This record gives sequence, C-alpha cells and structure tokens, in this order.
Amino acid sequence: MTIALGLKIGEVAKQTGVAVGALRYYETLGLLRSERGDNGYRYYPLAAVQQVQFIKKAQALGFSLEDIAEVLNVHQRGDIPCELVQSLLQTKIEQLDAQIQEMLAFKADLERYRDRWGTRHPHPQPGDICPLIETVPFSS
Amino acid sequence: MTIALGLKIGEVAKQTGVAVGALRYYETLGLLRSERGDNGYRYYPLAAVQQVQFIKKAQALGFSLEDIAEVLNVHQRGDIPCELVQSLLQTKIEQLDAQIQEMLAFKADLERYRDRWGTRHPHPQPGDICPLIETVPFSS
DNA sequence: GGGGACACTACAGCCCGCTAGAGGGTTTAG
DNA sequence: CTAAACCCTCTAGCGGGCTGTAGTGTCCCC
Repeated sequence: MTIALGLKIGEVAKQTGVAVGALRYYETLGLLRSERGDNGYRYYPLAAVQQVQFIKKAQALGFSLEDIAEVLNVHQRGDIPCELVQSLLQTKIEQLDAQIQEMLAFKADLERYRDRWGTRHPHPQPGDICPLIETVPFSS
Repeated sequence: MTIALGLKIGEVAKQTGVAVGALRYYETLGLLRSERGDNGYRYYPLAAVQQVQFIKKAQALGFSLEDIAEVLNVHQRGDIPCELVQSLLQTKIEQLDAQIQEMLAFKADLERYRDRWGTRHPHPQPGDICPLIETVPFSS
C-alpha cells in the first residue's frame, strides 16, 4: 500500500492544458512548487491544478509571469505581513481598472473609425498612408 | 527653393517618442511607409505621427504588430471592398469587448482574494502552496 | 521481464519586438 | 572646410515564454 504522493506532471498538464515543459519552466520561476519522489519525479498537490489555472488567467490578461509570481509567493520571501498581500492585490486591481478604462476608450476609437468608414470615407487613394487616418499628402 | 519632402525619421521619432530603430522595424512589417529621397533617406508625411500614435495605443492594449498591420493595411492587399474593413474593425471591437469582460471578471476574482485575505484567512502555514488558493496538503 | 509510456536534466532554438554596433554616406552649423 | 549630427544597411543579441531534442532513468501492464 503506497502513500499517495499527488499528481505527476503529466496529469497536471492534462488537466490544465499547459505543456509539461511549461510547468517545469514555471517551477524555475518559482511560480509552482512540487515535492520530489525518490525517483526524482515531481509530485503536485491537487490544488496545483487551480494554481495553474489562475496563472493562465492572469497571464491572458497581460500579467507577466514575474508579476504573477509576486502575487502568488508573497508570504514566502521572509515574514511579510498580511497587509502587504492586500496592498499588492490592491495595486493589481487598480492597474487592471486603469487598463479597462483604456480599453473602453480604444474601443470607442475603433467604433468611430468603423462608423466614419461606413458613412463618409472616400475610397482610398493611392497616396493614402492609411485608410483610418486623415491623409496628409506629401507637400510639393 | 527645395521641395518639402516631409519628416525625416528622427523627427518622427522625436514627436512620437518611438525609437528610430523601431520605426524602421515597423516599416519592415508594413506598418509604416515612407518615401525615399535621392539621398536614400526616409521621408514621412505629417500623418505618420498620428499613425505611429495609433500603433502605440493599439499595442499597449495587447494587439500584436501583425494585428495592427492587418487593420491598417487592408486596402493595400488587392482591391478589397470597404465592407471588409468594417468587418475587420467589427471583429477587433468584439475581441476588445470580450477581453474587457474577462478583465472585469478577473478583477472580481482579485477582489475576492483581497477581501478573503483580510477577513478570514489564517496566516500561511508551511504546507501551503499559495496564500490565494485553498490549500490541499499532500495526502499521506 | 520486456516494451511502451512517462519522467528526468541540460541545452538549443524560436517568435516577438525591439536595441546596439559596425561600417559607411549625407547634411548642416560655424 | 570641417566636425558634429544625422541617415543608411546589415547583422547580432536580448528578454520573455516557451518548445524540441538528446540522452538517460523509471513505472507499469501484459
């Protein structure tokens, strides 16, 4: 009767859709930890699956792996107080908020372009640099 | 009385804050065009400044240069009808919208983490993999 | 106990979006 | 006329986030 050691790397890969190589890479960055069996294999707790999903989500939103590691590992670098975790999260939240605002503005830009194009834009001329931007021809 | 040829690359760089090398790189990707003087220098129309600003904005929001080129250059690859430009923009707008939704959801996640941490989270234990995620200890 | 799937390390390479440097020509201010 | 500042091309390298390969060891099912 063997002791349950946790998930092997391939199982984590399968459950998360993240490649084995990527998981090992995460480990080198301190994003994901594992215990080693006597065979040298990595064994992960079940929660590792969640953690990897969190990583993917954050990454999809433009956070770098380094950023994510910072959020994820705060309590491991010395005995940092809980307030720091909160302020770190707060900072990320504010960054996210700012980014959302920018995106909304940019979306409005694109909508303006779309509508202008539809209504009053002349067909592009050979001298145009870009259909989306007022053309200023070379002066002569 | 020399003919006004437009902006030299250094002027565009200065006005946009984008490095000269980056502008030349954009050209190789078909993002930005220029005319060449007899000296071999690139000369840009005034609108190039706007165009570069557009590029930076889009880029800051996670669009790849290739994506941006696609939006910017549609009318140059053959005689593509105007509807395509509109549908392309529409697609980008929808992508942006979806991304905004994801960000809002992720922000909510982070807020949950922040609040949970503040109220009922125990101080981290040595066995935890991550302060933000329910700990499932190695079974034994 | 043999074969295939799976794991390990170490290192090389790839794509993206640049930057830096070599080696050379052009423009322009004094 | 000269020196500095600018421009050119070409090639190399870098950081981030991986993927792939080589060479080897381990697990597990029949």
